[in-house]
Amino acid sequence: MDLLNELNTEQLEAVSNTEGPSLVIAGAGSGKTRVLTYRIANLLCKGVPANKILALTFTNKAAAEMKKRISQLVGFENATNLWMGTFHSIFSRILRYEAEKLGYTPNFTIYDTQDSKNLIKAILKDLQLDDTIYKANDVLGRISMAKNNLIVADAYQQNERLISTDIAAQKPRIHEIYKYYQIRCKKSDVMDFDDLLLQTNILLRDFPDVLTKYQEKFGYILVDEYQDTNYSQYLLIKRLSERHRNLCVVGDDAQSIYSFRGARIENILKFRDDYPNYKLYKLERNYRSSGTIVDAANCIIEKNKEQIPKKLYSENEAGEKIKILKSLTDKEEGVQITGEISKLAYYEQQNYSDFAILYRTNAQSRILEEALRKRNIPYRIFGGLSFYQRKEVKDLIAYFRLVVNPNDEEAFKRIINYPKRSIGDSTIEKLRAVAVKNEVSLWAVLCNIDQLNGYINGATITKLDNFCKLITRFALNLETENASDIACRIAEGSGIIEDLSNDDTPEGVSRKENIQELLNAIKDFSETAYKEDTNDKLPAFLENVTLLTDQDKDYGADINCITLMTVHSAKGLEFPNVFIVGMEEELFPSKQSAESPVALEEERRLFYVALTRAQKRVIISYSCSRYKNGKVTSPPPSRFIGEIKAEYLDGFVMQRRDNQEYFAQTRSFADRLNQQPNRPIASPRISARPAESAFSSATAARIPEPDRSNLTELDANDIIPDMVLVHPIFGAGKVVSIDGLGVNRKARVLFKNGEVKTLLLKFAKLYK
DNA sequence: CTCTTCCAGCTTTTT
DNA sequence: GCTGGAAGAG
Repeated sequence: MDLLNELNTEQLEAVSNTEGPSLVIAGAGSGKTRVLTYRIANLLCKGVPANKILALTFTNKAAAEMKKRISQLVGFENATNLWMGTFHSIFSRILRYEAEKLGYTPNFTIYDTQDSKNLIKAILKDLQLDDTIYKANDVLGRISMAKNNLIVADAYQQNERLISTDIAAQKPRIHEIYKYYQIRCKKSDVMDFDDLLLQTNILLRDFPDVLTKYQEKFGYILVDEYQDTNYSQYLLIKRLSERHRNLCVVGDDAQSIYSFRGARIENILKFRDDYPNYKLYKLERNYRSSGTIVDAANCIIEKNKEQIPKKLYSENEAGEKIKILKSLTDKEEGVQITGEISKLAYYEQQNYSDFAILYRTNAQSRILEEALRKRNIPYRIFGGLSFYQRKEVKDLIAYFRLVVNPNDEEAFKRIINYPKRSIGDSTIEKLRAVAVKNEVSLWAVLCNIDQLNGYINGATITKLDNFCKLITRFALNLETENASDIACRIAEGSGIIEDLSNDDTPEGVSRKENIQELLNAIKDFSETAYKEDTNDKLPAFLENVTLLTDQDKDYGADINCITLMTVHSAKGLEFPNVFIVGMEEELFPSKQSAESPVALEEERRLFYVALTRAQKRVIISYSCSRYKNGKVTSPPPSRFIGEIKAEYLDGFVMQRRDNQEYFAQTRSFADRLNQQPNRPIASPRISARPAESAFSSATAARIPEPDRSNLTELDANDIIPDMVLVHPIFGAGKVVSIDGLGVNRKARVLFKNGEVKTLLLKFAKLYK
């Protein structure tokens, strides 16, 4: 097979030994995806039928990308029948198929986190519990934790450790909330995210014939990012692979950053206990980053205790040192970083898409955005509210959900009074009371609304009846009409479009665009399904919509933009230049992880992930003060900077005064000998001041501030001496002289900061 | 029932 | 500093 020639020795080993249990430890940038895709391609080439291969990933994006690459290797037809996808999407597929065995219908709804939280809030109200003590977030966290450890509500109540923890936290009734939560989900024909894994486990446990069927079916199982699996996922993999034992898991314990959502790093550390005859492959050569970056990353990860021994190395050239930028305020940090990006983009003629700014928390993005906008640097930002979490999108989807599954309680409550129909809380309370008494869903009450005459006043009954008829009318052609047609009918008929049309604010317009975009997506779905002769009906569209996220949407990677995202969401990606910003104590590592050594190790792995995203250059930045929750804080620079050997750093001045403790651990030997406080470890960059600055500073000061809202781009030939113009990086300036002809035409420009620059007009974008 | 105002909360995130 | 949710006024 030709494919195998494109791999190094270790990769080849991992790809060609397809039988038996294998653990592939794949360091950052070592070709992990390559191994997985080639291994699957290899299986297909050997004649293994695609539908006998199960490949599990953590994001839809990873699955889609792998499928694409496999198609390129062995042809589309071969790849299309692979069982490849996220844990949740694969198991929801199985669950829909087997739903009736567990007492659900094949059209069950999947609640997202917000739905789950709302349900918990409703239960808290029913139980008359104080929601300042029982916070929906915390309660959901406990339930989620239990589910991920396969503890059902009954078992929770029996579990002394859990119960005593809850009592100690002054929340003794969590088990009760859990119980009602589960009852109501079942009644609404609903599973939450954790159920998709938990219920599959129950299915495989209670129905041995089902277990056998899937064990037989999946001759080969592959798992990506194994270090991020939780117990529920771990057990599913273990069960399903028991028969053929052809299980290949790929991961990197050094990149485990999701323990806060139940991931168990020990799954990868203890693989050998479950599969004593396993084969171990280590991919330690990094192809992505410069030598300096890999060495620096190694400095960091060495400080962690629990890990599989390995040493990442790079044969790329050492490259630049890691530059450290210091700012006095968070605002200045933004200005410095964008300035640096402008400079690099300009002098090295790099594309904006070659840059990424990574931060620890989403809240940091705002200031950076402002700075980028000021400099007219295009950017795209990940995280924050995703498309499918927007209110208007969720509203319309709630209509779809209710039409497909009228028992969906959260969808019902969301739209019963949207757009406004004058059906308020007290009416819904009455409906709820009837529903609880008769042990039926809200929808069932609505269907027999005329029986409540007298209990609810006549005008309201009419309104409720109208709503009921509206939804029933939408549902008429559910099985015959395609998803796109019915979706458009709902968008119009529900009054959503009209409601949004009344709003002329930019936000309102954008909401309408989002609705249009959703309708386009459905249209696309229907057309594709029609072409490929698969199900093009609304229930089929809805099946996976909760499992979709923004990350899956193709943002047009070809657009020349800077990328802004959290370190978490950068995992798996790479960029030539990476800025890691906000490197301060209490932020990175986060404040809440500072006390726990285990949490601190995870933060360190997170920093390791950040560093290893970079191919050529890393720039780390910290600020001496920062707004946090409305208050100014001034934490010292992150201890992680000091954990990198000084020889890899450029421009870091240790601040002894600020934090004795980790300064003492990290300052250099030479520094201690010299006993000079605040002596730079590496020489700081000295910015060369042009000679002209002295005489021209007065002129420079007289250059007016540009009106940024009113800029027109200048043609190179229109630029003449004494002209005042604006440069996107350096700001306002005055042309001192022009020389050169044609493509060599250059301008010497005096800028407001007193510097004179020579600009090649062919490249420079200048504005009037 | 609806609109406004006030108050609490706040890592990370996929599914 | 910003957001979402709940309470209170109209």
